[in-house]
Amino acid sequence: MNKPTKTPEKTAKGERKRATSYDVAALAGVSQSAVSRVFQDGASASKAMRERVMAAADKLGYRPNAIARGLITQRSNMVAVVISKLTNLYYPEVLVQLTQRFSERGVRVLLFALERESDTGLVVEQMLQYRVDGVLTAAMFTPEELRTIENAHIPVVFYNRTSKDQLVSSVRCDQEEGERWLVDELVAAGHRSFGIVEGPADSVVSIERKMGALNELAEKGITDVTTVSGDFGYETGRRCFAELVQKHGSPPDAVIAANDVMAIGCIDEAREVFGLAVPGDISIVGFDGVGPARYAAYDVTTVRQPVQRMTESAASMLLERIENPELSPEKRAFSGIPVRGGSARLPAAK
Amino acid sequence: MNKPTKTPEKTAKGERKRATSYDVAALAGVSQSAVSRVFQDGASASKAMRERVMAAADKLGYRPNAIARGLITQRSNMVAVVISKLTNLYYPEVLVQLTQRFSERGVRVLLFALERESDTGLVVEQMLQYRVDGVLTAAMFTPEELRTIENAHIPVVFYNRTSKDQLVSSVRCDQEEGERWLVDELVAAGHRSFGIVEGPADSVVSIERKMGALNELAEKGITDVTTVSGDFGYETGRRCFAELVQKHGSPPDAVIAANDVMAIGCIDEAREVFGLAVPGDISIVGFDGVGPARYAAYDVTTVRQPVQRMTESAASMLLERIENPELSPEKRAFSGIPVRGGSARLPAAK
DNA sequence: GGCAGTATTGCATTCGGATGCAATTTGGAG
DNA sequence: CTCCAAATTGCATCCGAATGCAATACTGCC
Repeated sequence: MNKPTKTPEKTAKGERKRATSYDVAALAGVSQSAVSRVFQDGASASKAMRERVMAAADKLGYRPNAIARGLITQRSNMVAVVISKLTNLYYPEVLVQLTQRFSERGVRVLLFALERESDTGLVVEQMLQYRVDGVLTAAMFTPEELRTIENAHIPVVFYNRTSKDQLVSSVRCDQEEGERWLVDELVAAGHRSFGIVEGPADSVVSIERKMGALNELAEKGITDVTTVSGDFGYETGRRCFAELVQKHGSPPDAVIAANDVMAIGCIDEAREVFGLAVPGDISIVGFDGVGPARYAAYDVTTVRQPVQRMTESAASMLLERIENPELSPEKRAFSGIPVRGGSARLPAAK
Repeated sequence: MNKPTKTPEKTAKGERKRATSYDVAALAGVSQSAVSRVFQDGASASKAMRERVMAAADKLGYRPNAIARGLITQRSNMVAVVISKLTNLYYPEVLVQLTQRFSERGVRVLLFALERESDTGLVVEQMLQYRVDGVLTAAMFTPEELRTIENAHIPVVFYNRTSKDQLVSSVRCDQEEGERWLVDELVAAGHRSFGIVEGPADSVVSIERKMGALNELAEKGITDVTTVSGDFGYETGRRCFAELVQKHGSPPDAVIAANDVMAIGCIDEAREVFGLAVPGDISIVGFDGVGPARYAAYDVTTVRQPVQRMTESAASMLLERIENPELSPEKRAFSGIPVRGGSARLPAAK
């Protein structure tokens, strides 16, 4: 039996329990349902009721318990956002923007950060236990994990990755297209030998970028291509450049790094250790368009991801699918924005 | 009346509801409490029981509902992490590390991102509604907000900010100490006129850094100090440098920027626009020790925050207080790590 | 003033799992 | 083979808010 007439009880230690809707109801002399209704949007409650309840509520410092509400409504109003820890300066921005988009729409973000893109297992378990309403992920799930999530009828939106053989929604920047542009420009400016610095093997983004570049190079009939791999970080960018020169026998005409940070590493290594002028002796390009790429000392030629539009789009897509689960998957690809920086010799822009 | 004997029901559309502990119990032919116990750590259940339940559980794809559990245990196993959106490259790292620390200990992170450090109001309301077990914040709360949180008996740990007149726990890097070191070194190397580039007015960190520098300069008897203010971003770093030169009439001997990113902005502006050699003509220092500060083109003299230890410490501190609410507040201050980069003329290290 | 129609309000139940207590089983010692 | 303590298991109840339905209170209109 409930004891709704008791005022918020105090334990022996004098600390009071958080007020519940029953406490408020008792103080206001109304029913618990009335309190519940006052704290909802479209519920019917008279003005008088509203006032009495609100008065009692702030006297007690009452606020609805989102946990209890979630239990009965079957909606947690939380989405899982999954990121991986990359040394990538680009994700933080994405994360903050996403969180703000969701907040604006009354949805909370439960954050999961992976050490590597490949350890998704535990995370899936947790997401499901917390009954998140949706998942926005910047890491790839295995087909099995994906199936598990879908069995639970939780909509998923992939950020900057997608799956050709699976019906999933995704928002991405067209990595291949971006790389093709970079390659075209470099080739048009007369570069003939290329170095490619790829990212971690488990990064889908890195793979797409590499393939984009390689395919376009092949189509242009360029075969002098050397590849080395790093981890998206500055230090490996430097190491990779040295490795590249060694592997190729001499510095190539141009280096295509899988992201801006590694491109910056390459530029530093080229200048400091090899005494090369950038872009005089060698052209170096990146991808992402992160903050440091704009620093005057580097001014990296790159492809900028339209982060604002992408996050906006990803958040809406997920929220739409939460509202309407029948909605079929949709893949949106945004073109990157070419940035003709000073780190590469390019043909004059038309 | 419950209907524990029904198998997971299907709606007309054929989609099944998520399995509950009752479903599992029914399938395994045991009681719901038994299922509950099998999915707990220290609960007593025989081996036979465990097996039967587990078998039924995976057949149904059952996983405990953390929301329901939270309701009865009065523990959400979630903490709120509050960050503000600064153009500061340093926070992302902090965020990822914190999230990992908490995850390791079975605690989920509910993320709140503020547009500016000062709009904390809404966020407090949300945290309380979700009944988070603790709050870790890299933004300042008003005394009233703080009181609200404490009335709810939710432990709070401040990250890189604290309050002298309030009993709160905090983990911080000693900003003042760091600035004093920077000033001492610069003065020892003969710099006599200073420019200070501070951050946003609502950033506690910025204020502490500025005061640290000003106090030490005053103690050293240096009065030629010009101050301008930015927003922690690269662009304003550049603008601030120009402004500084204009305000001072000529470039000062040294510039102390409130963070590395602005220091980098200053370096670029000094070199590109004013044709100054860094550190030949002018010394420029920052704070934080973020990634780009290490880039060869800048090699910023700075004070690095021991992020790893700080996040580790902050997470433990909060978790301890969640376990044991009686624990009194504690303030931990970590010394920054001096980084003698090439962006400033310094006395030879002893 | 009376009545139909609408807006409020309360009642009782529900969401899914945890837990104190009592009943039952198991294990071990003698 | 007994008997007692310890380990298992089930029962009943609780956590806090939402909601369908029925009861009641207003509203406007004639």
